[in-house]
Amino acid sequence: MEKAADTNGTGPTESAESRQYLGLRDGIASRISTGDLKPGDKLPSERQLQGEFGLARGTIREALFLLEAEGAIFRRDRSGWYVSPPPVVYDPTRWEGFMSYVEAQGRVPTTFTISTATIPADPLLSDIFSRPLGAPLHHIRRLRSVDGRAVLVEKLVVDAAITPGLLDFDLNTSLTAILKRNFGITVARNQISMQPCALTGDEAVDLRQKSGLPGLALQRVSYDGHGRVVEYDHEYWRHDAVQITVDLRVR
Amino acid sequence: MEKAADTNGTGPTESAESRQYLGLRDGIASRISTGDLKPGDKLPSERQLQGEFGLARGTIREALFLLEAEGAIFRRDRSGWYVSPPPVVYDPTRWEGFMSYVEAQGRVPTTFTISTATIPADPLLSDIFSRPLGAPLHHIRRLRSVDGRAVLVEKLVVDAAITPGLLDFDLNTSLTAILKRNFGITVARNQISMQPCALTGDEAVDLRQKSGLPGLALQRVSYDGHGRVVEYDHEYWRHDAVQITVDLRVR
DNA sequence: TCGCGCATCTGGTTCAGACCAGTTTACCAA
DNA sequence: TTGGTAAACTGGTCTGAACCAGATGCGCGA
Repeated sequence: MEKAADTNGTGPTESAESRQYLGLRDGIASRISTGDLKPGDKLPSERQLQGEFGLARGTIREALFLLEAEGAIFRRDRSGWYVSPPPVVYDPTRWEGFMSYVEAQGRVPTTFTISTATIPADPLLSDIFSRPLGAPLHHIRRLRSVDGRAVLVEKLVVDAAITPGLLDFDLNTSLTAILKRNFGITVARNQISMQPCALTGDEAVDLRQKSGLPGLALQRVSYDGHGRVVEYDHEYWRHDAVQITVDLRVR
Repeated sequence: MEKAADTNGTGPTESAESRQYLGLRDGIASRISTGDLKPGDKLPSERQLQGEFGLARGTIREALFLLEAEGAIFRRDRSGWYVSPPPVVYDPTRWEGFMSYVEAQGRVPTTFTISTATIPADPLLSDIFSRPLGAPLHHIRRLRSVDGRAVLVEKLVVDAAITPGLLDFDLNTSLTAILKRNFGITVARNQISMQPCALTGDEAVDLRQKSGLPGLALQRVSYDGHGRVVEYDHEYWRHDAVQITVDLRVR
């Protein structure tokens, strides 16, 4: 148990880690960077690592949590730890829809509609859409995956008055396309807000994440050419699944 | 130690938490939302909470980590846990500089210049700036705080050829203003990229965070009216300190 | 009054063991 | 071959104990 008895001779720049979990983190990270472990590969189980490195399971998990926070690995509940695939690049200004930009990056996108409903506008939504209280709004909840891995949950709200029968369409495809093709609605401006967050409750459940893991929350209000709100969108991304890139003019 | 023996009569929607740390999380969260604990207040120490709730310290810490991930509380190393102040709203398209937009939100911004240097361009920077390998570039590392709390570390790179003597100015003020006033340089376009990340190494040290805590990494390439790169910027934000908001036209 | 130093407090790290609850696998029966 | 079930496996939760190191505060000495 002689913790500090590792008479290390390694220099200060090398992995003479004072904390054991940092050393283990570096060990696994290098195995990933050398290609010894490839995206999608399963790591040895925590108990195997325990025997391999002679550390307590808590210390092993500390290292795994760190790698997870860095986006290097992810977990599937009670199945194991896996090496993360590279993130998807997402440019909110070039919004051609999830399906097309994921495909453009050589990945396989999937959409699953969790639920749909038409609900009277509450005060908040009434305000956002500039519609009377109780006006009908379509609510859509979808789960989107890349290469079979759930990466984001989105909650969409669309004004039912200008999109009658929207919920009868196949919502597992691009909503942008449906709005354009069937209702002649085009988005001209977006108001986007985002924050790093913790994924909890329903979002964590749908993404099959343990509650509390980091994520990225993004809200978008989409306007058409007349300045009318056509869509209000909440997205919850796995933190390791996305890289946001924006090209913009300064005002 | 009868774990599940908490003969709770609370309904399923209430805090009949199956996991103890979730119950504790809710307890502290509600103390914050009711105003019992206000931004800046110090929480009881982990060992005090231990006695108060009769849980192991590890379980207490699990709850604190969750609240931290949610941005509700933060820690000052070996000092204690504190209630987080509200985040700063940051619009990269309305870039008048850190100082002015933080002030506009009624907060007190501070800047501390950690280091400056003029360094020959490496291949990466040479490419970004379209300047020959080895061309002199000013490097500036600054720590920026809101209400006395460090919220971001930035690493700036500026082309030394068009900003001679830049490092002699007081860099604890707005760099945007210095570039404009003294060198006639204005930013016309930004290329911004950002990802949720884990704060590690120097960034964690400067922000007085434990390595591995979540953050937001943001890279910006700024162009002037002629499409010339004038500034390359890396920012590392505390995840709970910032809310990014962007208003943009779709292309 | 000022400043240094030590005792104390606080979070940081690590250990070892235990049981729980989904996942996965292997095997047996139909 | 197929279907189902039980065993084994894996991460999730929790306990309790110990020691480390930086932060803080109090008191003593100059």
